[in-house]
Amino acid sequence: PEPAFDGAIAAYLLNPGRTVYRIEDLAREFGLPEVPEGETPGAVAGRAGALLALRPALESALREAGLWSLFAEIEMPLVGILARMEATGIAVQREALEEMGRELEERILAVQQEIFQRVGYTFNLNSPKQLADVLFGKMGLPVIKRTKTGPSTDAEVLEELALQEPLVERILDYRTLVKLKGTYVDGLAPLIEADGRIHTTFNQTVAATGRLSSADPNLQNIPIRIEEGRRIRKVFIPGEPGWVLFAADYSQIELRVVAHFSGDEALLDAFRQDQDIHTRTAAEVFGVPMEEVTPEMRRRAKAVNFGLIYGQSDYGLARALGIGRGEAKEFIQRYFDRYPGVKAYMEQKVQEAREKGYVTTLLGRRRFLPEIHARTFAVRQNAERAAINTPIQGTAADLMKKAMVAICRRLDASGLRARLLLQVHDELVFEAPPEELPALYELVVGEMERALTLRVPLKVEAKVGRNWYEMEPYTP
DNA sequence: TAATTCCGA
DNA sequence: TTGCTTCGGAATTAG
Ligand SMILES: [Mg+2]
Repeated sequence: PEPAFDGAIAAYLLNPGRTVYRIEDLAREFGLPEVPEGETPGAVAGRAGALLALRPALESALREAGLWSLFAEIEMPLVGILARMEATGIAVQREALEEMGRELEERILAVQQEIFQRVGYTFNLNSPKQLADVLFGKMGLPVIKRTKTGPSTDAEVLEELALQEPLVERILDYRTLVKLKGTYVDGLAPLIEADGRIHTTFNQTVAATGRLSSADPNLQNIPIRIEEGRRIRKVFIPGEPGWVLFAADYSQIELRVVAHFSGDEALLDAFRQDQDIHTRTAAEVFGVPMEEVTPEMRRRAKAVNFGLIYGQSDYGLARALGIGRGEAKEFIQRYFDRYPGVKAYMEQKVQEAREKGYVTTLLGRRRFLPEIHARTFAVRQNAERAAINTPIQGTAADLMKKAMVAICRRLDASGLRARLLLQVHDELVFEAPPEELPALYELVVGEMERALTLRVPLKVEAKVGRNWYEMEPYTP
């Protein structure tokens, strides 16, 4: 059952940066008579009536802003899809999760012991302030950077300190273990419902760029980069005997969007040839054939590629790569020499934000950036980066949402039993009977790759596994 | 509630 | 001159 009109979704599209969605506030904004607050029957009925009155106002505003088709053809159909994903949930092996919790607890106690022993007394290791007192007071280590309130003890700082004080390595271990246990074991366990599954909430009106977000629990930030954390994924399993998990994710979606928007010849060429984009960038920037690109050259090129998506400055790149500002400036210079279309794109987006007050995505989603005119340098720069990043991140969101609607429509009509469980920005996760995999692959990968036609091909990679940890590449 | 820290795309 | 990478959610401390 698909709702036809959701006032919150409409208000979100008209201004995705808004934080208030109360009918009282919307009514005021759209010039309706004052609406009662409170929970008396009269007040509740008054708000229901106001919502009805808001509908034509919101619809007109959407049409005038060119947002109607995005609303009616993507966001509204998505409401029901997300509702079903939430209701379906994802199965979790409670026993395995609890076992991981016990192991982590043991290791945490051991590491904590070791740290207290070396320091000579106990303290609250979870308190950055107390930790700072130990590191920079008692142990006399150098302060690397400061927060608003005192010396920073974040991972970047600790990694530097670890070079001269081995104990700091244990503190980093402690942080990792506590994070895993607290957020991903103790955090998830109580959210397993009676059906053995975890049912997240997908927010459709939170992210200013058009992305979804996931909360209670957030299933879009389950660890993957570090092996220890990645093991958490073992507890996420198919919910039916013999079934498997199937995942499909866009490859380099944001850089492909940059290629499309900028029309930059070198970037277009790289994706049309399906080259490794970071290796190609390294070859361009360092002036060597792709075969001669070293891992270090590729690493730097990758940092430049990601930095560009975020509108990073030479200052920021220098810091990210641990090189001098001059050298970073040279990198960026050489990058823009090789990708002049990209530079033009970035300048154009900032200019557009200044002139119109907002930037847009491929499907017309808009984000207002009033701070583009701020007098304060840092505030204005932040808005300029958002002007560069939002069309990129938001267009990727457009693509994924459009694909989800198409996929679910076809899946419903297909008679397949496979179920969509999660969306993780550029990835969709399903559970399915293994015999459906060939059909599911064609359906999902096909719809994702053809969601929109860009000036470069869209590439989707599929994986299958008996849990979310053991995902292996899949081709039918 | 603010601040710090850290997990993901 | 300035400042230093986007978008999120969650746990914890401290007031
Ligand atoms: Mg990917």
